[in-house]
Amino acid sequence: MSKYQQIYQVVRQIPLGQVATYGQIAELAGLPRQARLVGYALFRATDDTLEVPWHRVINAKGEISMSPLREGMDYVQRSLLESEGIEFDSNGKLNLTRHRWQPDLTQFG
DNA sequence: AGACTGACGGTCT
DNA sequence: GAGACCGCCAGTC
Repeated sequence: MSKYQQIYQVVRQIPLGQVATYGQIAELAGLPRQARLVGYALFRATDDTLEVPWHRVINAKGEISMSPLREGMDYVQRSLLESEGIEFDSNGKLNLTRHRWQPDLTQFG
């Protein structure tokens, strides 16, 4: 299985109403310190042939990673999270301590 | 085959 | 707090 597949597999397990950071996904996927790969993988996952809740992955600052190359999908991401009950402050950040996914580590290595 | 490119994050200055 | 450095995948041309 490719590294991207490992990443998608972890992202698929993030529950509704919770979020994970790129670094957190990388670590759970067995790719420590390679948060960037998660970003690469998700960039290619948005055209959804896969059932991956890509909107539940945000950066370590608790913000949505913005880019014009996402063609508005970053704003869609915020809407999706809000529709799951997550609130953003005036700086565009959400409360990570409150919403961060805490996975059952026994199912990962 | 090789160059280019894109949702990051920890560490150090 | 902000900016620089660096790790190093996979699709496209």
